[in-house]
Amino acid sequence: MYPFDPKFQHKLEELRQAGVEPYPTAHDLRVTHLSTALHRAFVGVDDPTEHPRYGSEGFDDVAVGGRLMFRNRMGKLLFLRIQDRGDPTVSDLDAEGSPVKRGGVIQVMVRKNDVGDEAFEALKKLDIGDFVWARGAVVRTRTGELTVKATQARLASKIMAPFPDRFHQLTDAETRYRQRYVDLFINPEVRETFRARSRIVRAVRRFFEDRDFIEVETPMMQTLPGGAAARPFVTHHNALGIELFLRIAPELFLKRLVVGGFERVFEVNRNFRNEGISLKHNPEFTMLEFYMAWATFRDLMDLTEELLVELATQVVGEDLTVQLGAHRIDFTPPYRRASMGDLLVEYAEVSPDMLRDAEALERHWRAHHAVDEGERLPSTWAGWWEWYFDAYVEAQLVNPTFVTDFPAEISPLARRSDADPELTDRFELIIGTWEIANAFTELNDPVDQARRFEAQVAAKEAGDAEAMFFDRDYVRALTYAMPPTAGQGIGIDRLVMLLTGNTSIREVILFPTLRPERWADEPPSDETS
RNA sequence: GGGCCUAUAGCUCAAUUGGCAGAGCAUCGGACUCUUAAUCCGCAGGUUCCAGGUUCGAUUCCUGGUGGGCCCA
Repeated sequence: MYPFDPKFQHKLEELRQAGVEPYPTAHDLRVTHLSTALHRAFVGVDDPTEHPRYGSEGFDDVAVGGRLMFRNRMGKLLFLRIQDRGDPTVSDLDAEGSPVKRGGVIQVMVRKNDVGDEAFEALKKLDIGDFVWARGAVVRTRTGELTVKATQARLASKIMAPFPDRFHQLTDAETRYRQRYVDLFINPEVRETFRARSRIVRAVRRFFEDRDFIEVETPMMQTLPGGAAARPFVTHHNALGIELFLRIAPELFLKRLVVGGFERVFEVNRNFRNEGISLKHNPEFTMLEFYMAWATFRDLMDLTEELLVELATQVVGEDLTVQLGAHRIDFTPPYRRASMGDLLVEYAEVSPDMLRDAEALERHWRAHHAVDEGERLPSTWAGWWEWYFDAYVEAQLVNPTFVTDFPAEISPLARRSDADPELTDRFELIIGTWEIANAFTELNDPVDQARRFEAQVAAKEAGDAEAMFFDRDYVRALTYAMPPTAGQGIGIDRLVMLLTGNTSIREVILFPTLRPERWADEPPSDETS
């Protein structure tokens, strides 16, 4: 049962008594033009009716439909402004010839004489938020706004909820996320963000398809979660009677496909990580992963530059710069490439001779940081690199920077560097102080991979909840030989944040994870945790 | 996990030292045939997040809880 608003229930009864169906079929409500198409046709044209294409292209009789966003009611004259899916960035010219954003919205003028008394009285009762359909001629009003002068108009779908204050918009973040459907029709910039997201994902697909990659879908429910260092969500399959994990990464399955001969694959899909929620973390998030045989991590740096230029051009244009909070980010390549060790020396006041010395790194850390009793400090130099990197380096990297040569110990799926087997052929791409991408030349030596899994299992037994499981079938796959391959993951949500200038991940995920809502007519939950 | 802030009409927000719960918009009724947050007249609208406490009296002060936001780890 739903606690309907009695006020609106009453309105529906009145409508039906007056013979107005509040939820008609679209069969008789055909829409011929989008708001934006009308604006585009007559930008800067003073009198549309005088324009050569007016009659020939049917602008003397168009039909439009959309949500009623604005209304002026006079005695025998009615102005309605309806919003449809049209591109909101399209502009018309005002009386002075300066552009006014009018896309996505078209005005409808209804005169009592034109539509008849009965229809007019029904239209006067429309509520802001109703869907309205109208048919008539395209004209300009005395004030110059492009308008459909209705010969017919009617309610197309009745709103049964109060419409948010249209002057103050909708600013409460919780309501915006819980009722995204309202956020979307109220706030044009929110629509723009998600349209941009759609363009980005489409451009990603096109980019890889153009380069002969095939898109695949690998299991999101896995019996053994792998491919990343993270805690998984657990669920249960009744018929099989087994635990299943929501995937934390598709990596190990995608590489199985490379073994199988799909030498260029990509997947854009959801990962799930059972961690805290923050400005940069949502429990489910979208990841692009791609694998390319006969390539190294260095090839992927070049490819990534190409990709980001393509995506930035789609969203911000040729300028390739984005304002993100206090930072201005420039996506113009080439991007800086620097090894993790060098960056630690540069930003973390660590001398080069300390880099492989865990004790020296710990002493240096303790000299500059308060360490709590019982705090678990790293025991190896590789572990310390992560700490120092997070504490000193990441926040300094604003423009895109490839950080290379990660320690093998913290890169259990990456190929060791030929020059230094304690390091790997790996990079992370940092942009705007955020980790955006992670890539490496893949470890395809099954024996080394087995050893690395063993080290992970040992770490797990020592209490590292994020350490990996030993995936025997994955090692078995490698025993069938995987060609030399490089692979990369790119966090799509964070990339969308960067390109649209949003500093919260919730602004780029349509329905971010929230606590369940407590409804006013429900008793408070008795859960006490 | 810690700190700070916050919750009042459908929406956005007020409420003096602790003293009758208020405004704009939306809703409802009325006037108005070119409006642009239309204008004008009128009506109605409240468990002040929840549970306790202090007090003659609590939206206000105190304690606890819940939701949300910001910052930190």
